[in-house]
Amino acid sequence: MQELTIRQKQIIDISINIISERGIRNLTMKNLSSELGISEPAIYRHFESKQKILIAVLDSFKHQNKLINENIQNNGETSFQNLISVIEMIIKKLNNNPAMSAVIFSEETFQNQSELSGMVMNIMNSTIGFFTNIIGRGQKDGSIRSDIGKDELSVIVLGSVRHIVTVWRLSGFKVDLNKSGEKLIKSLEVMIAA
Amino acid sequence: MQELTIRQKQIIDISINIISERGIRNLTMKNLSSELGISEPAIYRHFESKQKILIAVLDSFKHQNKLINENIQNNGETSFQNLISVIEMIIKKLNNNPAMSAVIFSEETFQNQSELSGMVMNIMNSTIGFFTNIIGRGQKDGSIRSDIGKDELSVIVLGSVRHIVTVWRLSGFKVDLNKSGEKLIKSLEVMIAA
DNA sequence: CATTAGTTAGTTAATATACACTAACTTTTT
DNA sequence: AAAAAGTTAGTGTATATTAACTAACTAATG
Repeated sequence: MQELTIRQKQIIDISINIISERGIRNLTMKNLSSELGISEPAIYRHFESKQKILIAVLDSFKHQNKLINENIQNNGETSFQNLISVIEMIIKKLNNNPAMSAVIFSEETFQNQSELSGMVMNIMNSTIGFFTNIIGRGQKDGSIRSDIGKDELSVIVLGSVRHIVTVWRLSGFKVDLNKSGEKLIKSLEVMIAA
Repeated sequence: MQELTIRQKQIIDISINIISERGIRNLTMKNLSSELGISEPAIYRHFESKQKILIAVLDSFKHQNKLINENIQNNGETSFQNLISVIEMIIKKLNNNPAMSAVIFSEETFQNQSELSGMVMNIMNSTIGFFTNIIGRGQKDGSIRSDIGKDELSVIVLGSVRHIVTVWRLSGFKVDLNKSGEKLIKSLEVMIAA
């Protein structure tokens, strides 16, 4: 990650805003320029293409993900509690950043741009890998049930989290994600504990 | 559902094909016409707009859904077995019809076209309502665990199914959906049984 | 210190391409 | 002969991007 200029950061921020509020389809150079208050071509002084802007957006998400993953591992909980904290944190993060769900959970968007869809896959994979690791540890230390494989448990956990996030997104972010998140976490706790 | 002409059915079929193989973004009048072997304007002899074509596609999915739902309810299994059958059937159906996942799981696509996004929501809601019903019955007849609400169980079941379908779709339909479906079903069986 | 050269960030106008859709005419079917 | 289903040639709109130019600031040089 190179250092970004103020203007570049601003472009990324506004892009994320547009994606959150109006969807990735409306992230056009025209809309971007009008919200920035500069002309379309001026944007090209800061990013060489629209694709590079999207890459920068994904990079920022990736970076956020990384920070969370690092944060989590170092705070002396059991792996079971650890897992719950991670889920809570992910929901919190998405709640504060709707664009992230809009970008990462709408895969269709990037179907032809292999670099972009590769990045999305990458973020998804690192997330599920992260889940699988925690669950594996929990199975070893006896805090998470072992009669179901860690991969399947990861699918179930991540899948249901993704699902409530999607419903939230489809509702135009009107549904209370924190509330449905809490309910889900309670249920998952019961189902996953050893 | 009005009666459709042969040509209209063909247009719907080819649309579904294009969506499956190249994504909904590539469902353009140009691509459609070239695969149909007729000119673009000729298509307008059969559908008054592209939107009407998409509506017809969604209608066909809705119809398929309905057929499955009806089929399922009448075959003297316990509700638990019933649920498993439904999941199996959904995975089978999607496996044979990738376009359905491409359309139904890419809600973003229709965000501005309220009629279309309404139809997608409708299909999703009827699916989850269907799950919730079966699970509710299972909790009454004692074949499904009752310590977790039926709504939460539905979210977990549907969410994890959606998740493996998404991974399958992101892989370009290369991952073996039947296989990951089987694994998931086995795990869900263990977790959901009373 | 003043001039020269270069950089940065912006402008307006234009370009190429893709899209859904239409008008007017022709062929095919009944 | 009339209706249905097709054609070619075009429209208007949107999109990302480029071209040509400018104002304001910064660094280098005589």
